[in-house]
Amino acid sequence: MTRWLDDDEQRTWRNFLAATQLVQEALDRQLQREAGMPHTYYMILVGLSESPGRSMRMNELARRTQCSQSRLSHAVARLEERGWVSRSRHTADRRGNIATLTDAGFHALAEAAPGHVDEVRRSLFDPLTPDQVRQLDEICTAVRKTHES
Amino acid sequence: MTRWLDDDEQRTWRNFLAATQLVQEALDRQLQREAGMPHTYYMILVGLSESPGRSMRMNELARRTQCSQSRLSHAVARLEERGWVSRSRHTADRRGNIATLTDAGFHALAEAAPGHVDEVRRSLFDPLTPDQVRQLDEICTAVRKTHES
DNA sequence: CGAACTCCTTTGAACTCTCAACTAACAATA
DNA sequence: TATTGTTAGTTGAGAGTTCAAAGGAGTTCG
Repeated sequence: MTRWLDDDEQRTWRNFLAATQLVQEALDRQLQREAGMPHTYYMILVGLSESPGRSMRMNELARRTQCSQSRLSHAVARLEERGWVSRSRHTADRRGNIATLTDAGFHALAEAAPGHVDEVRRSLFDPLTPDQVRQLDEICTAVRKTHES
Repeated sequence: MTRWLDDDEQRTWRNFLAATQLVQEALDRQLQREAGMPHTYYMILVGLSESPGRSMRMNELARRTQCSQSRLSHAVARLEERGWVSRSRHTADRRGNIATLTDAGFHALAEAAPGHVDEVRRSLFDPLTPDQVRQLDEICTAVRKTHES
């Protein structure tokens, strides 16, 4: 038997959808407008930039950026076309592909970062009190936990 | 000058992205799998079903479901192909188009609803305490407020 | 009235995402 | 070594989204 949402839950749910969508869209729009890339690409570049050697296996990169293998594969193909990422075979396990951030890619990321961070603040942190930020963190942690199994 | 995110903010931000994405994906997957429609379509059907006469102007429908006019237009075109929605011209203001939920559309929505609500509970409400649900509601309200201007 | 402006909606192109199918490489087993 | 199974990654097709452009309808104001 389905337990329907009561009025409060209904409201919260729609509030949640609206708010998260607003944030996502604001982010995507800002990056697209000022850096010419979607948020997915940005996260991929960030992932690589934080890895030793600015390189990572596709596998691991997909996990970190939590996008599907397929999505990552398509995205990295595009990033390669732009000269922001290069791919090479893993020597030991030859199934593996390794993505590496190029200098041009690093530069593009550095260019994009300030505007992006500003937008993150405007969209999410500025509207919230420090307490709320803490609460949000815990809420998201709890949600993630149940999803990971 | 860009004020960068400190470690806590960084963590919260990534937590937020991960959690919201998980919820969105779980939702979309469930609806696609069990009802053969993306979440956007579901929201459109819900919007219409709650309106008097099961009808609404495209304009208003876009606002309620917070999707762009273009997106809505494309989506309603598809929904019309499936026979779930029909379109007609507004008589007074002939710029306006009115979307109406058909019986078949209402039926499809009724079929989809229970599984969807179950997924909403599993994805978002079950992991949270009642306090956290309240907090989340307030957080989302605050975020929405700054975005609406 | 007519010009200019705004509003409502659709359209097409370019792009991204998802899903399922597929190749290739490693691993385990007999 | 052959068989089967698992893991890594790519690919193509189909579907949804975005953006900019366009068209038709109302509105304003000289």
